[in-house]
Amino acid sequence: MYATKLNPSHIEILSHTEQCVVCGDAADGFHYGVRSCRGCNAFFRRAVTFNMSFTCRRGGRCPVDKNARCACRACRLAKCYAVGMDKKAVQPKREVHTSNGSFDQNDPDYDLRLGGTRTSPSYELSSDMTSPGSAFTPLNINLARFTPAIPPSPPSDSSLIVRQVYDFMEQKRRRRAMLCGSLEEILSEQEMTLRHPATSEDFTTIFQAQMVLMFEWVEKLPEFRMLCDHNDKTKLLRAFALKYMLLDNVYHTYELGFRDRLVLVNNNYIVPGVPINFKGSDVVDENQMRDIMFGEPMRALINELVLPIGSQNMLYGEIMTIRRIMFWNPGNVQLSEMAKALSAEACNVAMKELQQYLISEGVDDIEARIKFILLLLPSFTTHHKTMYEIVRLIPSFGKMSDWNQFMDDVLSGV
Amino acid sequence: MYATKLNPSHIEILSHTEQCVVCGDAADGFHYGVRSCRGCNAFFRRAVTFNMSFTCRRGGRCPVDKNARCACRACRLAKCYAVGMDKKAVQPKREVHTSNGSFDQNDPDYDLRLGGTRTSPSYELSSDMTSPGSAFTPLNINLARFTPAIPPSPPSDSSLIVRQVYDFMEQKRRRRAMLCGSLEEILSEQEMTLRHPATSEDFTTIFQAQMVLMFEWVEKLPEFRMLCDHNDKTKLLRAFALKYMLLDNVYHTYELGFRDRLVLVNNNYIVPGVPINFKGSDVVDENQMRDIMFGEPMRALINELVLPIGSQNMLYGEIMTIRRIMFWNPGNVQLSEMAKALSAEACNVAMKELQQYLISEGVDDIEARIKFILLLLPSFTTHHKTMYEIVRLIPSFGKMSDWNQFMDDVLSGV
DNA sequence: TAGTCTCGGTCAAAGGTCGG
DNA sequence: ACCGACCTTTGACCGAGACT
Repeated sequence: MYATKLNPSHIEILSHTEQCVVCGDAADGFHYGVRSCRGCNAFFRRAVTFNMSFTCRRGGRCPVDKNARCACRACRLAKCYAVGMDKKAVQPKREVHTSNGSFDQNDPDYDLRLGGTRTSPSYELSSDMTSPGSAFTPLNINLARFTPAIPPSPPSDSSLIVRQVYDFMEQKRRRRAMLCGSLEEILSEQEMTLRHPATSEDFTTIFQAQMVLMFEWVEKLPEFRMLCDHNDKTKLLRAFALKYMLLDNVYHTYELGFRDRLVLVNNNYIVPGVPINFKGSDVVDENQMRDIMFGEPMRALINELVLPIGSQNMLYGEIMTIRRIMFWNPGNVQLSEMAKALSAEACNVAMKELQQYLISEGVDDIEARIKFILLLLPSFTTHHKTMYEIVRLIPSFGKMSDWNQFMDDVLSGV
Repeated sequence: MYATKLNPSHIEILSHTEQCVVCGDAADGFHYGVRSCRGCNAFFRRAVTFNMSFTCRRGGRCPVDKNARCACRACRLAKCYAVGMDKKAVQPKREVHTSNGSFDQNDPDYDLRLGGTRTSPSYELSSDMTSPGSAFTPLNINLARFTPAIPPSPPSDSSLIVRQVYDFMEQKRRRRAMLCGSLEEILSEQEMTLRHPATSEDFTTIFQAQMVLMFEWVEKLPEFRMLCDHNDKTKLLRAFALKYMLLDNVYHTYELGFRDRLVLVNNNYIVPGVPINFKGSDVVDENQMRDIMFGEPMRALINELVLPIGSQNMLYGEIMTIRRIMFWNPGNVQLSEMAKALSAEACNVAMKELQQYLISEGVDDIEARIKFILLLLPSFTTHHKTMYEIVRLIPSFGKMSDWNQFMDDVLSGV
């Protein structure tokens, strides 16, 4: 190979000339660490980005010079490496850049064009219409005044907690739609009523929907968006997933007014002491499942979460704060320094906002209220383990891949 | 704002994290108000000085880290703003450095430059802050200013079509999340790639997700909210459901660049002439299913929808208009008088807005464009029948209750 | 005065494009 | 289908000016 024959000092000398050290053509600067020509530059980049590999048909000693460089790609690439071209200097793919297509252009007037006609000019047009639609003119006027944003968004400069309260109502609507089995059900505007005793399948169903909602929620957290490390994000989310599910279901139970059972967000329910028959269900160990879902763990969960919350008039903003605090306190999870700093800061902000929120809601005795909320947190951590024990026994729950890793991270928060 | 009460020690921790808060690379000091690396510094400066604006091709959630920061400029710039980089801290153009020392007096910024030494105006803000840790004051301010809505919402007074374009990007994100099987998949921000040949189960899966999204979409139509009669709503929605599904899947195929197949929104695909084995699948009549899914009907669907749309550069606004027109033209459905009037009006408005939209997008030959779109409509009606024939053969599709009534209404539009 | 910090500008070297 | 001339974007580096 060339690499064994080329002395590094030779490359250095060669590099000081104006010649490509790969093929001897006129060089055009340094590329990937060595002085080289445009052709060899592009050739090396393509070979690396597309992860190409070639085989020489003539024993790997083909000459690589200005004229013959295209004769054997294997030897050309080998020489690129031999003279020291650095594979690591090839960067990850960038954005594609097409000349056509009006949606991805850098046209500085693009925003202007969109924003320039912002007072819904379409309706002004319809007034000078002489079309058959004239019979609908009154309707037309009404429509023009119509503001379709329902329910109204909060002012965009409001604090995160206010936006989260708004988003939570939105999430509940969406959750309901996702858990409906049919169009008819979505359309029927009334709240679904209590349905059946819950089975193990319900956990799979609601978790699937809640994962999506959790993801949408978490993406709206400013501090989460500031995380750079993908690992941090994954770990935080895994550790949080079952806590999110627990809080959501507990609060749903509270909202429906039940205190003796856990009503899942799809309105199927679990009453401790009233086990269902798991026949035909997809569970690893029926007895164990019965012990957890209908025995002491569930009874304790209801006593320590559903009852306390039920005894207070919990506000949406308080629930959202509990979510935030739980998310940013993943337990025994290894995070980067940056993530640690961000989560500490996020908790801080969440608590400050809670205080402001309680003041603005006119709550008396704010200190006691905050203490109450903080005291709930350990209970969530404890009973989150009950969730874990349940889903662990549902094989179909493991359809969500990386099951083992997921469970490890879930556990780290237990 | 609340953020002004941030505990300084946390900010200090954050600031001593020697990472760029945009991409996580090694930071090099504060730039435009946040700790950032050289690259993000230069990138932000260029973007602001040249007044660039980008549009993400993937819905505005691309990862922005050390390795991927160049992959999507829209998301990189969005994150720059998100973490608080201050546009106003970018100074006006300085004198251009030329070798002969002269500069261009025709430069529009020439007067401005002579006008005075306006040095970093953003720091005027920090002057009235008497807090400790003055070096970290900018970060403090920026957290307070943080607006988590990314991509930014359109102005609330914009026309329906503009809002729908924004919502569509949001819907695509949500659709993706709903079709992901695991947290990991949702988190991996890259676009899913082509997966397997589609089976009948895929139709059940994607329809379930699309029903929810369709419902959310339709609820944002002002005219739909004005409907009083519940029957009208149900009929319109039933007649529309499969058309919505068809359009969405056809457009998804177009966006991925395929012309020889239908790529479903979960990225499983159907190639005419390349049938799969339905063994073990839940189909009424395997042969009939094969004939439809891989035979002439699918081939015709691709020829008459995927190819024409593929031949044009279809804009989001155009797709949204097709949706609206299809929704308000349910075919042979008995509606109340009010609903008839509303749907006529809704079509009217949709067409007017389309015209305005095409003007604002700078499309040439708008008449031809509109004609093209209108000519697509009958094809959608025709091939919507293909969808019907397929789902009719999938018993599990009928889990959505009121199956017979649903199918009747679906058929009325065929 | 010397040191430091963050501006803007510069240009070698990345990446992408597209006719041959 | 590959090549490579050509173009755009990136980011390491530098000097300027303000502040300490």
